[in-house]
Amino acid sequence: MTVEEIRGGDNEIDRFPIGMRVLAVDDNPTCLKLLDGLLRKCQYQVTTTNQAIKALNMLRENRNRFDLVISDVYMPDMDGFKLLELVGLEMDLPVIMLSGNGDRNLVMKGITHGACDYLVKPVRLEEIRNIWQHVIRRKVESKSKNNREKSDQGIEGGDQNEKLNRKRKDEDEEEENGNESDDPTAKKKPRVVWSIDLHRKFVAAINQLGIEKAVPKRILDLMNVDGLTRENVASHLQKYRLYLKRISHQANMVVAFGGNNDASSYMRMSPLDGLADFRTLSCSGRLPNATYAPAGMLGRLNSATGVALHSLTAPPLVQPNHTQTKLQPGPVVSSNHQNMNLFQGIPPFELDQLQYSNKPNTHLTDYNSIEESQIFTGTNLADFNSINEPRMFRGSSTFTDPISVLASQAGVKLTSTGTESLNLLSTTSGFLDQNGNQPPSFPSNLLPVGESYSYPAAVNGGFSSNITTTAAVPVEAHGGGLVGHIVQNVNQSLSNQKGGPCSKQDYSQYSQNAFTTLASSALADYGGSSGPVSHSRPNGVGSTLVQTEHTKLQSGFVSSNGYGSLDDIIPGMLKREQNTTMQMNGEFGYDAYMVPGRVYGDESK
DNA sequence: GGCGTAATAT
DNA sequence: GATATTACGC
Repeated sequence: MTVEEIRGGDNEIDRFPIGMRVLAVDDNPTCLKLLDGLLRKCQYQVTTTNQAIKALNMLRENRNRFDLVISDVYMPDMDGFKLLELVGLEMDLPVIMLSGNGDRNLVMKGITHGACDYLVKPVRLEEIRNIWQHVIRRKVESKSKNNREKSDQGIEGGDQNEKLNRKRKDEDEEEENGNESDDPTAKKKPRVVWSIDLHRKFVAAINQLGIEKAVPKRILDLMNVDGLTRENVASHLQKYRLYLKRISHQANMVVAFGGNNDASSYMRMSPLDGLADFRTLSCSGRLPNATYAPAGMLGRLNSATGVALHSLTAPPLVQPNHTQTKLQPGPVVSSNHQNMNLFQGIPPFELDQLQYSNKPNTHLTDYNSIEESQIFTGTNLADFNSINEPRMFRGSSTFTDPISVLASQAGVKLTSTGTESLNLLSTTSGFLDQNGNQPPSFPSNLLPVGESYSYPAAVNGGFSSNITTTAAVPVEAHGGGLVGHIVQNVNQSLSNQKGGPCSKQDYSQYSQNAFTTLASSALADYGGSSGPVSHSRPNGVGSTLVQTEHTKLQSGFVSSNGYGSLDDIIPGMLKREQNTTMQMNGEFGYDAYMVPGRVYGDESK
């Protein structure tokens, strides 16, 4: 690594870390001032903001503007860990977390969520003096990672396909013993493993193209992955669309039958049976939620979020240099430490719930069979089809987020009485004012690589007052952005396509009210109940987690996951459907919007 | 040829 | 059972 690489050839590199560009984020003006002072003492070039969202916007405006981010953990507008997550996801900047709470578990969570350091207030000058090393370290790691990727070649081989290869090898051996006429098999095209990276590229390509223009060939071109064929992409796209369809459907289901302010109505619901199988949906199976999705809604969505929605087609920030990428055959996980980087798109799990697994990665494309250990080791990570699997994020959602705040504000009881909760509660009004009256503009670069339909950004989409017809305002303000975004995305994607009456129009119909659904359900999750609601679980999973996760609400973390997107958030939401665990937020940060409980009247199945 | 869908193979 | 691949009609 050359010095130029550290700072992109900046002349001041010689004096590094002097002049290192630090973005300091803390809602507490006093703390911020102190921090600013310390940073300046170290001759860093400091930019401060008391709002995480502002920080995020600054970072998104120019990802090269800062070398390092140092952020408080608890902030009213956006949890510091959500910021951490997004930064890690979108710009790969080192982030140092700051907190007055030096509890071991919190520190652990901070680090496992991608923070390169966790400083306990009051921060000492000596600590600040050394933070520059994280910048260097990040650069080095980034570079070595790139080198590894470049050295990996081919569509086959590596740990990802280890099972597959082994199986084939075994088969070959058997065939040698008996059947010899199996050349065709040997030549057979290897199955593509949709690894996380691959899937990210895929979604990034879709984001870049705009989902309505995202056809296999174009996606393939953008992905620029050796060995990948248009057919592969088409297949994946097919699955992806089914996934979009499903999530929008599920969201609407909830809206249709629970989309009102009566939170108790949710509580009466029995658990969803899980899968909304679109493949069995008939054209005539119109969903009774149409009244919640007036024709004008989409228009309002559009007008209210013009900028935001453009992000669907706007070039992703991180996208591509278009360097040639090869399908990754190599092991995805090499060390726990690297997990943080390699799987920044993957929900990190609390250590106490992690089962560090050393088993080799098999396929990286299966959300369906995700388990904690698998997630952390990069096993099975990208399947949209089975997003309802309750085990998917089981036991991983322990963080508070703005929704928690709002839920609290809405009179919902959280089980936690920790200081974090108190802090959150004490700051809600400011948050509401901000979002209710003057929503920040929606960053056009909302959707960078890695499918970052990140919720916090979406929060600011300005949807809030226009969309919701049923949910209480506070939650709307939050849920609207994200889900509206998703909905819009899905709608755009599917309503513009040709094809049979069944095949495409379903999407928009199902997706219209996703936002409302989620928003409402957030309330529902908490309304009138201070404890977990006990639903039966179709899959018998997760009930034991309820208490645990409730207890952990006070932790004040927002999950860090790499995807922070449709792909990430929605699965979490859907999971909650089945889990009926009343978490306010989950591994995917904002997956707590889904109503737990069966949606009655789902006659489409 | 490319797309989307459905059938088929794994 | 779920996924990727393949077939097929548009």
